[in-house]
Amino acid sequence: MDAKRNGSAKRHPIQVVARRTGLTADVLRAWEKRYGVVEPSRSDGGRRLYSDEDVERLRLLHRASEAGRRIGRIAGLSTEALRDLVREDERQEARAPGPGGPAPGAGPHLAAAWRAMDAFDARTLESVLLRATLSLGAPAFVEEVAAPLLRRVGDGWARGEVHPGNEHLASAVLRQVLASLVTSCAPAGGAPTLVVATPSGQGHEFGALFAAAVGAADGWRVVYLGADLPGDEIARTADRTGAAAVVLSLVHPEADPATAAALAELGETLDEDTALLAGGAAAPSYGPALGAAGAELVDDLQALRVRLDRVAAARPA
Amino acid sequence: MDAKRNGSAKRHPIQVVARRTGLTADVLRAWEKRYGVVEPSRSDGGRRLYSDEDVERLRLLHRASEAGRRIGRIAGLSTEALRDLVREDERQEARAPGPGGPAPGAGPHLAAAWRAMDAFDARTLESVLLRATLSLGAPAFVEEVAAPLLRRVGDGWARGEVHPGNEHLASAVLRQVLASLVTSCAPAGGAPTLVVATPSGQGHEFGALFAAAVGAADGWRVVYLGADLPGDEIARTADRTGAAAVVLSLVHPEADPATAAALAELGETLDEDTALLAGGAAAPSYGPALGAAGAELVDDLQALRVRLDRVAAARPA
DNA sequence: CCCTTGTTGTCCACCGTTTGTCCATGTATG
DNA sequence: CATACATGGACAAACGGTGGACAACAAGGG
Repeated sequence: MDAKRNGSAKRHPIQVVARRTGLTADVLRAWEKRYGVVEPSRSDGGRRLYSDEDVERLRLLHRASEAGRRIGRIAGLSTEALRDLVREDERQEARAPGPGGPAPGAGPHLAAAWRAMDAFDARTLESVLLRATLSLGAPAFVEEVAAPLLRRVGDGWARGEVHPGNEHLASAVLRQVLASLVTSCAPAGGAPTLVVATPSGQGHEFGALFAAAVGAADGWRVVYLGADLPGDEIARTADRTGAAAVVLSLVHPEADPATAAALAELGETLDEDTALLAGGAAAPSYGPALGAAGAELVDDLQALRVRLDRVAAARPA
Repeated sequence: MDAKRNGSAKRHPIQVVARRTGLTADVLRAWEKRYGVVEPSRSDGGRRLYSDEDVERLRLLHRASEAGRRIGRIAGLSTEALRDLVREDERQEARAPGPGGPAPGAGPHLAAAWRAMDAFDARTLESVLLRATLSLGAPAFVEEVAAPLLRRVGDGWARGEVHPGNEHLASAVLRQVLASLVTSCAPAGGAPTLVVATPSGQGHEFGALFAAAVGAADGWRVVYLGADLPGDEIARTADRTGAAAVVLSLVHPEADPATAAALAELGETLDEDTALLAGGAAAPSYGPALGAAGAELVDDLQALRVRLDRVAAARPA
């Protein structure tokens, strides 16, 4: 255990620290000046540079302050003591009745869906999923209900706990709900177009459906092509629809030659103005092919939304 | 626009790189000159030709810079280090606003709705609102879009900035969207029933609609009665539907005798097992009448949800 | 209970540095 | 010739640092 790290100790500018801690840059400076809460080093032009430890400490201070502690009283505490304090405070708060209750709560929806699936009750499952979309919104539904449900189905199936029948039922209903999400979203006039597909060799469709649902909720006109499409077909569709972006989902076969070929083809035929984004568990295994095609890797749906937002903002009208 | 991606010759002109990275050609040159961020090879005539690796590196630099890093400080990092840095920044940042919360952002929806209202475009307004519900979920939609929209309409109308026609348009469309939210929520079997209404003398309907939408999204079977109902009528409906809770919205006339009478009547005729909740701007002015009727005051929709949740949890099945 | 006092988040003005953008000019490309 | 690009320089906007003011609020004293 070394108290100090070598030159690789990360030093963050104030803006990054502000975003990571949720504090304002103003507050960061005020706390430092008034209570000496941290002592960031300075660089060249006298700008603050915070270490990871500083960020951790500031985060704790923020949480403690939000729990009602006065910053002047806790500023002198050691980081260890702070950690204990925050833990204690949050335990108390969880126990309290909590008028400021959080309560977004995807848990009940997931549990209900799970029960309906076990009971082989397609109608109830569909109604549960529909209510979940209404309650949480499409993006949260996808991330907090659809994806976990699918994962649990997969795990259960691998372990023999879920019968193929149940698995098919859940898949079919989920697919239908996601598709209805995509189509029921009336596209606003002048909305940019997004083409979603899975290239040849990639049979798993759900990643693409997730992306399509999220894109539709964020205001895109979504053209959903489904799974296992040759590259030039995707490119042609993008061309004809004037798509601003193409999203590919790569999940199951890693480093598959057919998929790589489709990617190459897509890269050659796709218009250069069209942004090309790729995600999914298998996406990293196609790194070089994606790079050559001019595609950008997105780690998860959240990152996809950010990227799409930027693409939409970049186009004039 | 006919230019296609050239996968075989791996060198891209500056304009293509600009599009793919989201950076300006000017910025590309500036970064190269000032910080030596990449070293593209040159064509015979001296034009820059970037490789795929250059594009990748520039993308990472762009993302890091958008995360709050100063370009001058990260320009010297290796591409590997950059990748780590970007990944960490984006992960940490997503955590900042809330525990797992992806920072939805109702602003754009509100702005779009405002524009559609100004333009007198009912169709667009409806589509905007529907997309907002899909994107945010019903509860967040009500609190972050519907309520602010209504408030701004009211303010603008009072100040003469909004014409009565626009105001009516917005009200009608919003009412319709909220009503469709309530009805389109398929009630699960065994879901508890919630009766929502406005007692006699209370003409403002939107508070009740908000409550109905939120209740429906949270899994209640909602019976929406609308505005201006005598107390015994509300009680009778609750009785016949076996309602577990009744929600009243009191907004406009404060301390109105007719309303007070309706509340007294309701208190006398309503089953004791049925929870009675009341909210709205005018609710405090009916404090004594509500107390006598056995009603509980809820300050806002969030409090209403918490309270309803408790009622639902209290009943066996 | 009210009133005074200390605390704390926010905002402002002023200044130097960093950084994005723009312009003028010249040159290659088609 | 029109377009796209390179180069160098200029410039403005954004950002960060400092010091200080201010309003909202909580705490403590009478």
